[in-house]
Amino acid sequence: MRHNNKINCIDCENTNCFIKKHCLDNIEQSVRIHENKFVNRYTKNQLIFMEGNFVDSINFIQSGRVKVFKKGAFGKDQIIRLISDGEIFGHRGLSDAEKFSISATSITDTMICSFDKPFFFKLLKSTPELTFNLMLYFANELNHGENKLRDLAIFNVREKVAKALITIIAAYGLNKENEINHAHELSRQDIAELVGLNSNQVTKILADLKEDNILETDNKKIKIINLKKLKEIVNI
Amino acid sequence: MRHNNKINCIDCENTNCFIKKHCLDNIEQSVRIHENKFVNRYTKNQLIFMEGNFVDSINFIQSGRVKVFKKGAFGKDQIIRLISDGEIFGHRGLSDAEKFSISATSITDTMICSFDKPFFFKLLKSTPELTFNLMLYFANELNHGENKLRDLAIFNVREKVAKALITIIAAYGLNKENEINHAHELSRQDIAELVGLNSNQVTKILADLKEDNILETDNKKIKIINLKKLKEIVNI
DNA sequence: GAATTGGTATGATATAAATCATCAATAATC
DNA sequence: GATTATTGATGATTTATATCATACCAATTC
Repeated sequence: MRHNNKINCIDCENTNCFIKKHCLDNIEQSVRIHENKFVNRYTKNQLIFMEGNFVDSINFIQSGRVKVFKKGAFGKDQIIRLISDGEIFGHRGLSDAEKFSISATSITDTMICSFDKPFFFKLLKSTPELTFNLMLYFANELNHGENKLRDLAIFNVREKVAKALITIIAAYGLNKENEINHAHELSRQDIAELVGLNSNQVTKILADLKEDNILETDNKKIKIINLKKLKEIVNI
Repeated sequence: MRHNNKINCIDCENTNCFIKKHCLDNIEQSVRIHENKFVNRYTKNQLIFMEGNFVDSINFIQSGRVKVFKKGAFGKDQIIRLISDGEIFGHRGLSDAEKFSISATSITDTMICSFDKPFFFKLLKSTPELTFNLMLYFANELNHGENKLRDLAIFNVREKVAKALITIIAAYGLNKENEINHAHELSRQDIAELVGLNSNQVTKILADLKEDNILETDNKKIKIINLKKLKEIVNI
């Protein structure tokens, strides 16, 4: 992690970003944002912050991919979100929590824009549009979270694996060859941690799905043959 | 469900309510709020709204208790929240969702204050303080949701039952006899649906916990003997 | 290119969970 | 107060899941 030449938000190509969308109306504020922005670069698999750390920042992905996860008992982690360009994270720290309740690591090479909490609060107070849209965004995230909760409570192992694959596809898409995990960043263990399984179970179900001509595996590579059938497993 | 004599928010005793806390600063707005407020009374076990219904309102509990749940496959529902006085629900509908992704029913006799969505949006726009605090509230709810997700993914049946009981206690407390309040309104099935089990499993674990002197059961009544030990099961 | 490492694949086994059948207790209805 | 539903309790059985042991494969290091 090291400081880097900062891109000004105005020049940033990331149109998905909350700051870009809602905070650059007046010049004065744009300047203050640039002054208060920290930009850090992370290489693959670096820890960005850890559960228990003092909440000192709100973060946005300028480019790259990040996994947000929680530590559970017996080293059984749970991946909460897979996110990419423009998405905000660490925002649970906006509530009265003093410490991060989650950890975050980079999956690929990643650039993160951060603001310290007091500045971000000032920004929220002076930009109702930002606050409003953040509120809507959170309402939507709550929706997703509740769907996930129900799914985890009800799904069997096969359905959970299908769900995990679909989650990855929703977050990062498929490449031209219909493969997920393009750069082979996500292990069986990661897939397992998305849905509360262990890597062994994932491997076995992947073999079953291969048998059923739903996908093909070649080491870490997973090629989707029949996305429709995969989705049918989880009823979508 | 029938319309009722409306209490004016200013006279309402519910200090926990978002509207009460953030929206009554100016007289003009107070009047508009009162004019646009619908108050409905529900008796025990009535459906307030159902998953799939068109989102037409944002709701607050004036008094009473409500369970918010999602329908899953094979009639296996999942209880998302147990809430009471002052709490907001149906707010996932604030996002672009057109239809409720959850159902809500009254657990006890309950009074619900509602605003239609367009009015509530206007209220949010004209009251940044409300929007801001709602945003923080949602951030906090996201935290809770993620904890629950991890717990469901990792806990075994015994731990899940303990978790369910603690959830009920956190929501509705214990009475003087250390009994789970309103336990007679929550069935084994409800306890099961809090943590993705079936009623049979709950019954069995309750018998175990009785054996371990952690609680006593007498039909629907559940009396907590050793709360500390109960919490230890889920590591809190 | 042999050796090490980290992840993946797979069958056997042990354990946990879900289901089923039955009975008992309570609440609701007439 | 007898009858009928409903819900809770419990043991037996089936099924699903988690764990273990081992082998395999590919990438990396020496």
